[in-house]
Amino acid sequence: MAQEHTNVETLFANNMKTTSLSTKQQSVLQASLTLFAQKGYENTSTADIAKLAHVSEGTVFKHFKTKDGLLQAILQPFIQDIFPKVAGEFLVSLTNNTFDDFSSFLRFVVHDRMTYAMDNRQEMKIFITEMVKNPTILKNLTSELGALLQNGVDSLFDVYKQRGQLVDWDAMRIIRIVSGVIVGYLIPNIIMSDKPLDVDQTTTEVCEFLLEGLQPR
Amino acid sequence: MAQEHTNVETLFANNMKTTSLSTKQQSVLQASLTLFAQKGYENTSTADIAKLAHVSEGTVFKHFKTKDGLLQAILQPFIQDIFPKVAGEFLVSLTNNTFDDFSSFLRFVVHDRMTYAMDNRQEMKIFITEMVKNPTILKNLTSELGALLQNGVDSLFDVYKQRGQLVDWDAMRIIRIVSGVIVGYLIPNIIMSDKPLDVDQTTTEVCEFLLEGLQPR
Amino acid sequence: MAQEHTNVETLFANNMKTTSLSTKQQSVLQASLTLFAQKGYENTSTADIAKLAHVSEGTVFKHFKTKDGLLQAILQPFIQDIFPKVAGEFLVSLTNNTFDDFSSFLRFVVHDRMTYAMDNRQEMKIFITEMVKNPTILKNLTSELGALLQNGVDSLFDVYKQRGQLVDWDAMRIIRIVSGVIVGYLIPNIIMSDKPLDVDQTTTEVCEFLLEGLQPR
Amino acid sequence: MAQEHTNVETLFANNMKTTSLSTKQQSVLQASLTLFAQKGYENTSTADIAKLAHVSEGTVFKHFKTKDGLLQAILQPFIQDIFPKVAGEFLVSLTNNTFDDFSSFLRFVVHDRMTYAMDNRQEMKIFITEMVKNPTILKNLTSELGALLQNGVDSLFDVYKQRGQLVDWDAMRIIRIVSGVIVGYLIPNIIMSDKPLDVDQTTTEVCEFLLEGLQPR
DNA sequence: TATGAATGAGCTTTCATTCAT
DNA sequence: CATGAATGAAAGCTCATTCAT
Repeated sequence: MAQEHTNVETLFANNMKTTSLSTKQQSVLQASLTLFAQKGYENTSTADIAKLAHVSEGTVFKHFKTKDGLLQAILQPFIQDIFPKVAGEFLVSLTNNTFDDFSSFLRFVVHDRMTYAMDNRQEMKIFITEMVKNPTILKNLTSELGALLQNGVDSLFDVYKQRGQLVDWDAMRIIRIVSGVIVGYLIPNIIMSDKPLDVDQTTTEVCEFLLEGLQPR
Repeated sequence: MAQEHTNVETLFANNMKTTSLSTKQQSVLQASLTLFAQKGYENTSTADIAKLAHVSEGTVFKHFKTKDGLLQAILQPFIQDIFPKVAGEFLVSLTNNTFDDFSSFLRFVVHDRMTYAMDNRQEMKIFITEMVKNPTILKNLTSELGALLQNGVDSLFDVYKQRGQLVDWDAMRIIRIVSGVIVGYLIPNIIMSDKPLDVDQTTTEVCEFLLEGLQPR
Repeated sequence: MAQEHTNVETLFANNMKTTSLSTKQQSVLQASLTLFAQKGYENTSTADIAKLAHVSEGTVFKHFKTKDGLLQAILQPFIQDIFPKVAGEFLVSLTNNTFDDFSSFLRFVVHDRMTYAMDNRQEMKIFITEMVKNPTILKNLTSELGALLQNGVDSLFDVYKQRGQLVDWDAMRIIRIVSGVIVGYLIPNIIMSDKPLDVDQTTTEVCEFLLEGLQPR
Repeated sequence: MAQEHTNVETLFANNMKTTSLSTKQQSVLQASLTLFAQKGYENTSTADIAKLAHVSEGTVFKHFKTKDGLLQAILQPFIQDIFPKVAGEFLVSLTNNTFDDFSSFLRFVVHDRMTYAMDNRQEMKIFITEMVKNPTILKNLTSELGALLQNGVDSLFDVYKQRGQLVDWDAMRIIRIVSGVIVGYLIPNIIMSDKPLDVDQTTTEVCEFLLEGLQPR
């Protein structure tokens, strides 16, 4: 089962071409991404960004207007475009691929999301930090993502529920548990970004446990 | 089964008396706690703290020397005293109370830790934010807490394993799963601190799932 | 005997052009020079400098980074460039001009150095103050200047010693005495900068005495 | 010829007893003396003084009112009491001791003043620094000391002038030259206070030169 | 008399942002 | 479009001085 996970960086590149960002502006965005992830938003000065992007201080503001505009330029595609798009893509690939049983389905889901998170560590770190600081983002995301998932996932789950491979719980409760366990495993790894994490092994470990709890007796 | 959970605020108050902090200094600490949790460390100015504490700017620095000193004064007892102490206390109360079965044991653990976290939301929020910014804290804490737990918990788990109520996995794996699920449930609640969370109901929900996965068939 | 003494202010101007300091930055430097000389380094605030230079507070730090950087920008050319350059120039003009006798030679030396000092009072005053505060400067300068002079002066003195116009003492001893007397005359005048000092008359007075002590009987 | 030079520290102690300074206040004064000499007046905080004196911050101000009061308490006896007193004492000891010739007289003077300066390095260093910063002190001192010396010294010099051992110059000119040479030798040693200076040898060296210039041919 | 917590004005420095070139 | 000098508000911090105990 070939799985083409979506890298945010690639989508970024596309986005940049779409909005026709000049080379300099692209390097400004890239520098911001690096520094925000490394030192945090508040501890990064626009002068730092200019230096790393090999660009004048004025150029930093030419396109993105303010420092916050720069942050939004990084976060917004995450929230408005990429996240839902990825989620949609994900759902599509989910519905297209017919899994033999819930076990295969779960393995795919866990492995895919973990790979996605590990591939976009930098952005994720900024995202998490900003979420902690500004919970509104989380709220919006939760509701937006929730609505998107609820519609698509319900029917997906029903298949396995009918086959007796999945416990008959509310779809959101199942999602919360699965994502909770995944998040519990991932967060330390995203934050302490030196450690690499073996996605395959972790997937096996996580699934073994989840299956126990999610399969009806 | 009476359960006296430990509130960090209470320990703070004791700490303050021990180090004999003046009334004004206590209100400085309290103001810092509030503002750091509300707006984050970097977005809180020492002038803000002084104003909220009804104190002059100089007073903020008289005792705590630097703004970072203020942060440390909030975090350090968390890391060096309270966390291990709480963990120790927790283990003692665990060994003293004899639980009828693993189910009761798990309910107690989950309920107790959730209550603790919800009672100390403010400090927790600051703690989480700083952990994201400075992962070294997380590393230290993980190893320190890990060592502490490994010693005491192994024997505790053995009882239930022998009775056939607990799956025969590595103790650390069990802990990681349990805390992972708890964290997964809690973090959104701590961050979006307006929402209250029904500890009793959440405990039931979490335990129901965990027991499925952790009890051998 | 034409004597072209070197004015530090002129060299400053050249330096400024070399490092292409903007007009505003030049006035910052000029204001610092004036105020440091007038009120001393510690008693001059960067706000004072900004006000006198008709410049914003930020501009003071844009180029010179710190207040100490400003001091160094004033002192460094003195130590690293101008002093040795002047000393070198001085030696060259000394060897080029053939003096009829030791008396003429001494008159030239005393007059030239006194004029130089009086022309650069402001810088000298800052220099002296900083030297008192930080003796390391003096040590470095002494050794650096000492090495420079020893080499060149020995041969110059030999001429007059052979003619029987100069006492056969160690060159450094002679220099220490001559400069000691000059310094003894000058320091009060540099410090109390309102008093003008008649260089010609003082030269006569100083030389009359020095000649008595330095000519063999 | 026994020579009892006057140590400022001794006079300080007497002064303290006279004005009945408490033990704590004495240590405050001593700490100020040490720190002002070491780091300069502006770079010494009253908290530093309190710490070194093992005294509370309030105590520093109890007697001396302001930080400047502390400086004056150190400098004033130098200017108003000790300097003139020492000068007077010096003149008395000069008139009491009958010297065989001008050479002996000069040796005594040079040796005595050099010893005095070296024995009171700390106070001298503060004195010099403050003089550079605030030239008024120098002006006052010069005139005060000038008047004092002129009266007493004229007659002293006359003796040697009549004997043909001293050139017939204005007394002030002779004093300026002698003190100029002494100062030229001493200042580097006072500022770079680690170097000890051999008073005896320096006296010989200085006198040898001065005698050449000051004895009539 | 001695203490030391409290004060608040003032200091140096940073930084997002603007604008003439 | 890009530049970088200039800006000025605001930050963290220091320190001489006061005053209730």
